[in-house]
Amino acid sequence: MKLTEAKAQFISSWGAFGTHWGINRTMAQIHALLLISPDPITQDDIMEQLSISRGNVNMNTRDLIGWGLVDRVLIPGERKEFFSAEKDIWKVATQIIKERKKRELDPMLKLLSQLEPIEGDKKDKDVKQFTDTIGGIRKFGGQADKVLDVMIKADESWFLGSILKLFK
Amino acid sequence: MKLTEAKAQFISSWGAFGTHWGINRTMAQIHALLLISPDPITQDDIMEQLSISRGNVNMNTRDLIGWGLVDRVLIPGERKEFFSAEKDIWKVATQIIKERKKRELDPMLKLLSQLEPIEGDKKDKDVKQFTDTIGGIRKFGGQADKVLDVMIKADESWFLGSILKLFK
DNA sequence: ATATATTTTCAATAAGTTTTGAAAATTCCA
DNA sequence: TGGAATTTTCAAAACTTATTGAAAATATAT
Repeated sequence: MKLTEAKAQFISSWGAFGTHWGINRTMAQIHALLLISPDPITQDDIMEQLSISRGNVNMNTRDLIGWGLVDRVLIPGERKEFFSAEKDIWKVATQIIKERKKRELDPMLKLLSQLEPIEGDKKDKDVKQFTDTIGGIRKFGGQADKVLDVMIKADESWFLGSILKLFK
Repeated sequence: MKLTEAKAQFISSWGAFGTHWGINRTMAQIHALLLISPDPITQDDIMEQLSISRGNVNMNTRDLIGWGLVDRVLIPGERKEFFSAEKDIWKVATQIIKERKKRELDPMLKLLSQLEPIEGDKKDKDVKQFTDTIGGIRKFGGQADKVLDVMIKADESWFLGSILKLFK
């Protein structure tokens, strides 16, 4: 397969993949482009390679920076700003996990803790099912929270090594 | 807090939560309603409690059944169909993981394997960065794939117990 | 200071997705 | 078999989200 074709396919499917993971299509495509670019590239490069507007590039690069996946790079002697992505996939994954945990899991657990103390007869089956469900989700979420925290801090070889050993 | 209010909040935020996880708002709300309903309920119950149309309920319950999260239940003597959700959160989570792995991770890894053999000079930095990136993602994805497979088969107490022991 | 390059913003618009509701299909009973 | 109850389908409408592009803001060079 030719490099040009393979690049186009990778960008397009990384974009589609991203939509399933709370990241919008264009943002994921820009990320894909940066992942396969050996050197930092400019807004104009991104506009041209993905055929999208300047405003769109600007907003999505800003979001990617907010997710901690992309950095602005200043190149001496150059007027324009350049962008570059973290290339280590383990770091990319832990960064995404960290952000999603903060944005989604933590607020959900906080909300559930407010919903658990319900007025009413503990023998009533509606009350019982509600508190059982909320309790079950909280317990599960709390455990997931712990596992993710350690994963975020752990280094790749130690973490995956340990996990995989469990399954031998 | 009153049960009615707590139910409404849970349904609404489970719905919002779902949108971050590739499940649409209404589908997640129906799921939430079923999770807190001690007994199976009908299309009409769902329509009424969530104020949504019959068609909407029909399509989304069908999707939930497709995800393996909800079952049709036949109640002897009743003309209508009833729906009921799996209540064990560990089973819910492993079912979701199983489906998403099948729908997203597996196809992505398959695609990447097609993109790796690139024509051209291995010393060219564009070629090198591309193959390094694809290779890195494949390796990581392959490990994730193994871990998820075991998780899907494992039972809760064994799996989380083992993981948590690692972190003591 | 002024001109020029570059980035940012955001209202308007386009594209995509979800929901409705009524008609068609199906199921069940007498 | 006919008819009532129930479920399913799907085109049109409503809603949501993403994108554009031009004007405003900012940064840099002379």
